[in-house]
Formats: sequence, C-alpha cells, structure tokens
Amino acid sequence: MKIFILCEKPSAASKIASALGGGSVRKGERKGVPYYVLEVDGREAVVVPSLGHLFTLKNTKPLRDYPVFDVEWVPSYLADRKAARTRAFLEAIRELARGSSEYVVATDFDVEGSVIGWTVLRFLCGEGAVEKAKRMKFSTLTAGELREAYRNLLPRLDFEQVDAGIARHVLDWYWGMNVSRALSSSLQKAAGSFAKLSAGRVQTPTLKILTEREKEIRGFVPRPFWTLKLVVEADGEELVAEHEVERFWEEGEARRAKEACGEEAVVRGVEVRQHRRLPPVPFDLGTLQAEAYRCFGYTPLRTQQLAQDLYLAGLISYPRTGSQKLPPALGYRGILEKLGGMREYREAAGSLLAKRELRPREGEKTDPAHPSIHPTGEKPGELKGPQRNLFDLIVRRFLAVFGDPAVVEGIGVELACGDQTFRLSGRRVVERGWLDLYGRYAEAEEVPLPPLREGQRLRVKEVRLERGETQPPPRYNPASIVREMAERGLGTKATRASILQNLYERGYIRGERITVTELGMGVVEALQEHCPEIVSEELTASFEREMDAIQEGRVRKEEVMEKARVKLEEILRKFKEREAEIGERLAEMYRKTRLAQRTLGKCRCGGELRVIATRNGKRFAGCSNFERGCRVTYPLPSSGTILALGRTCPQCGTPLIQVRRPGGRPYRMCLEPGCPSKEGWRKKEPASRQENTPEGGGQARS
DNA sequence: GCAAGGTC
Repeated sequence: MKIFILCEKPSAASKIASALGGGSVRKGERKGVPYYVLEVDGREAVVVPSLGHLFTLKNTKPLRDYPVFDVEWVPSYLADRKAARTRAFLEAIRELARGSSEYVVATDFDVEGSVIGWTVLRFLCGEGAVEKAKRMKFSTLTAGELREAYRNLLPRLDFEQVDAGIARHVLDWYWGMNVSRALSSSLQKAAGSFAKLSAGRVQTPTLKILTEREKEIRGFVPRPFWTLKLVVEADGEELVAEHEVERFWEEGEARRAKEACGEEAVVRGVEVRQHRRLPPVPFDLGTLQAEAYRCFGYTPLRTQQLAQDLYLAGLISYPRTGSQKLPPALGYRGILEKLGGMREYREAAGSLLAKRELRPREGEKTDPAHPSIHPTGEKPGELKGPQRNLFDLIVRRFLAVFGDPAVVEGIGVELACGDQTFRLSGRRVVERGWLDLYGRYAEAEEVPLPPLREGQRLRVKEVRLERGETQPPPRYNPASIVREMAERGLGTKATRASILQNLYERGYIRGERITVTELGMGVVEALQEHCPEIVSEELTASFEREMDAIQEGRVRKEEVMEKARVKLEEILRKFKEREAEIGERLAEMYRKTRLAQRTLGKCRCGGELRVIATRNGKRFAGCSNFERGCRVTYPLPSSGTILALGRTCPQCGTPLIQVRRPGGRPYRMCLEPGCPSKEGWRKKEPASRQENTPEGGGQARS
C-alpha cells in the first residue's frame, strides 16, 4: 500500500523525491506530468506535483443578476481557457493517487499551499483522503530539512490555514465579481454597449493611487522661482557654483543677491568626506523588476516572463521569490567557478574566488520557500537579446553582492563672493570595489572638481540668474507603481505585474508614463461614492485580520463569509437603486476614452486622425474634418491592436503608432506608407522594434 | 465575462 505525497509544483516534487528517496527514486511521466516513485523507510511512495492551484471558485448557477454568493470549487481548466495546462496535472494526480493508503500534503506551508493541498485531496483523491492526510511542514527545500519534516509529519492537515485560505478566495470572489458586475451592468443598461469593467481588492486601490497622482498633475499650478549660479574660473577650467539659497521665490530678492556679488570669489572652506557605499542586496523579484526597468526599460510583467524563461532553461534560480538572502548552502564557490568559465565573467569571478572569504551582502527580506534570484552557473546557449540582458544583469548582481564596499569621496567647497555664499560640489570614486563587478549597471556618479585650497581667489566670469518653475510630481511608470503596491502590501509578488496589466487591458490606464483615462477616473469616482470599501487599501488589511482570526480559532470562516455577504447585499442594493445615474456617468467617460483610444494624432489640415472601421470589417485612419472636406486617409494594418504614441515621425511628420499582433512583438510605424523610414520593410523586419512599452497599453480595437 | 491567487 503506497504513500501519496502531493507537492506544490514540479520543481518542488523533484527536490522532495530525491531528499526522501535517495538512490531509490525512479522518475515517471504521465501526459507530460513528471512524478517520482521511491522507497521511504521500506515503503513505496509516489511523489506528484500540482501546478499551483488546480481548482478555482465559480458560481453554481448562471450569473444573470447580481448579487451572487453561491460558489463552488471547479477544476480551473473548466472555468478558464488559459488554465488548460492544469488538466493534465489533475488527471495525473487522480490516477496516481488511486490505491494509496496514506496521503501526505507537501505543498508550501502557507495559506495558499494549504488550499492547494486541500482542494486536490478533497476533489481528486476520494473519500476520506482529507481526514486521513498528514501535513509536511518545511520552510526550505533543502534535503536535510525535508527529511526532518518527513520524520515529524503533522498528524492532520492544517485546517486553520485551509479555512483562512478558503475565506480569502471566497471574499475576493464576493467583492470582486459582484462589484465588477454592478459596474458593467450599469454601463450596459445606460449605453447599451458592453465593456468589461472590473473592480477588486487589489486593482481598485492601485487604480486609486494612480488617479490621485493624475489629479495632482492635472491640477498642478507651477510656481516660478529663480536660481543664482556663479561661474568662476579655476586653473583655466570653468566651474559652476550654486547659491546657498537653492530657490528664490521672489525675483527681486534674487536680483539683489546677484548685484551683491563682486568680480572675485574666495574659497572659504573645503570639506572632503569619504563614505562607503555597500554592495547592493541580492535580487528578490520586486528588486529585479525595478532594476530591469531602470537598466533596460522592461516592464515588470516582461521581466517576470523573461526570468521565468531563464529559470526553465536552468540558468537561474526560482524567480518568484521575496527573499534577499543567499544561504551558504548554495555553494558560492561552485557557482562562481562555473561563471568563471564564461569569457565575459572570467575576470570578475576570478577576483572573487581569490578572496579568503566569500560573504554576500544580504537584504532584510526573506521568503520561506526560496532564496534570492541567482545564476545556477549553467552556461547559456543562444539567448535572445532581452533574455541575454536579463541574464547578464542577474549574473552581474550576483557577483556584485560579494564585492568590497566602494569608497566615494565627496568634496564640498564654499565660495564667498561679495557678501553672498555659493557652493561647489564634486564626487569621485576612490575605490571601485563592487562597482566593477556590477559593470555597466553600476551608476558611477563622478563629478570632477579641480583641487582648490582655502583662501584661493577665483575670477568670476558670470553671475547667472535663471528662472525656473516647480514641476508636478512625476507620473508612475510600471516599475514604480509595482514598487508602490509592494510597499503598501497590495497583491503578492506573483500577481502585481499582472494586476497592473489588467488595468491597461480594461482601458483604465495607458502609456509607459502612466496616465489614467477618463474611464479609469470614472470608475474610481463611482466606487468612491457607492462602494468606498473596495477603493480603500483597508479592505486588504481587514481580510488579513479576518484570516488571522480564523487561523487562531477566534472565528469560523462561515461567519466571516456571512458578514461579507450581508455587507455587500446592502452596498449592492443601494448601487442598484442608482444604477441609471451611475451608468450614465460611466457611459460618458467610456465614450471619451474610446474616442481618445481611436485618436492617432493630428492631420495636416489640423483635424484629428482617427481609426475608422469600415462595414466589411477593415479599418483605416481618417480625418475628423471629413465633413468639412478633408479627404486625407492612411491605410492601417488589418489585424492587431493599434496604439497612438503621441509623437510624429521625424521623417514624414505623420503620427507614429504602435501595432501589436497576438503572438508577435509590437512594432512602431508612421502612417505614411511611402515614408523613407520604411525603406526595405518588405525584405527585413521593421526598423525599430518596440521593446519596452507596457503590453496592451490603452489600445484601440477596430 | 467580472477577482486574486498559485503555476509554467
């Protein structure tokens, strides 16, 4: 009678099998699902992976009207076409579990892992499996800990975590599905047009953050200020010093300060200060996403996908980690020696291997399941450009964390000119340390300054009075909003990038420097008034409190679910009463957004060029002044989504657009078919490939 | 179809 051991995912199954089975492990495969047969303490066991969640919540009856609270677990592949892969896992598990006498749940020991284990046992392993099952508790997938965890199996499932997890799923479904339906149906009734509108515990507060920034920018009134710069000459070199008052808010004050300056400046003091810059911390997914955006402009979602490719190719460790730790058990030397076998890393790896001790800088964050992202040392074969870039960044980062601190010298010089004080500052790197290991990704911020000594007299060439204006706060970009979400505890490392993507696809936001559309503003406005709970970050926090209470046995999950239901019934009843009014407002915003999406840029007559759909399903760009006689048109590609870039072609002056076809890489082009920029297009790929625009960013569909 | 959460 065999023991059935369920794991969270294939990579975990492989590690758990070899830790428990030693030399007895035989690998099998069923419909592409790997599994392992082995002997543990003289008994036969089969180790089988899940693929994350195999089940999802679905309404039991057709959803004709909201609110809906009757949900059940169904296989994911039945509810979502994109989850088709999970079918093979589900079937493999069902077959391999048959005839087992004991069950062990060895998924991650967290809330979601516990739900994965429970659903699989409950729906695939037959009567009694849930009650019989034991739980393996481990926090790292190392052989020693896994064996120890197996020797000390918990005698039952961790039902407290299971219940907390089920409640989380149900609550998210209740809130998200019902409010989304309320929004969509109000729009549909008012405008007759159907659009997928959505709201959720994570996406709506995220959208709210973006709308707040949008309002700040739209309402920003620039305030003028004046700056004073002193241009002096030292050893034939021109130096620009800044007045100690960074900004004068009154022009007159700045002018008086300027007039008080003499023709000579005197060095009043020189201060040299050295400080150490520690190496960077290892990459967790969020840090990698931020850095890849800084270095290459890749969006968080893109980085996540590229990292996943590198992981599947065996080149890097598991990327969806929250850890900034590098445990010694990884074998630093082994990895460095392998990296040293690659030409581009030979020198850097060699310099580290020459050190007596290898101690990585580490960050605060930990992850129960995985260490930080690091190269395995495997040599890549042919990598495409973006994969190559990301791989190089990950290797360079790994090397850099073992480096010595860099020493940077800051030089501050105070100049007196008349009775006014100016400052010069310089910076130079004294010891490069880890900066060299990090290579082209290190920001070497040198500001050279010639040697100056106290009392030295400098000729003043010019006192420059400049007018400036205060700037609105910057727009978020995909990397910075994902970082903001993480800081506020919204979403998880695995979901943030795709939730942001969702906001683009709904037409709520657009662009790489994120702007919120009228539709996005309208949705937040409507919800703020009629369902403020879902706009607030507090909803996530309250879910967490409820889950804690369930885990500690202070409350039953049924009570939590019932409370949410009562609350939502009241909210949705009121929403429905004012449905017509809400729908009117949303419809207006929706129309504006659609029109903006179709608008590609200016026509040479001064009108607007727009995507026009023809009756036979084709499309072209035409001018809004058609009625007034403008007959300008341009052809458009017949498939794919089209996005205005808000710029014109430097060669022909027509608007630039981005075209994205399913499965293809997005590319840019101008509207003029005869433009010289398109020379050779028939033979080659388009000249400038788009690499870094948020996928799906606010697009017009024909 | 609408969420958020796992996974490849």
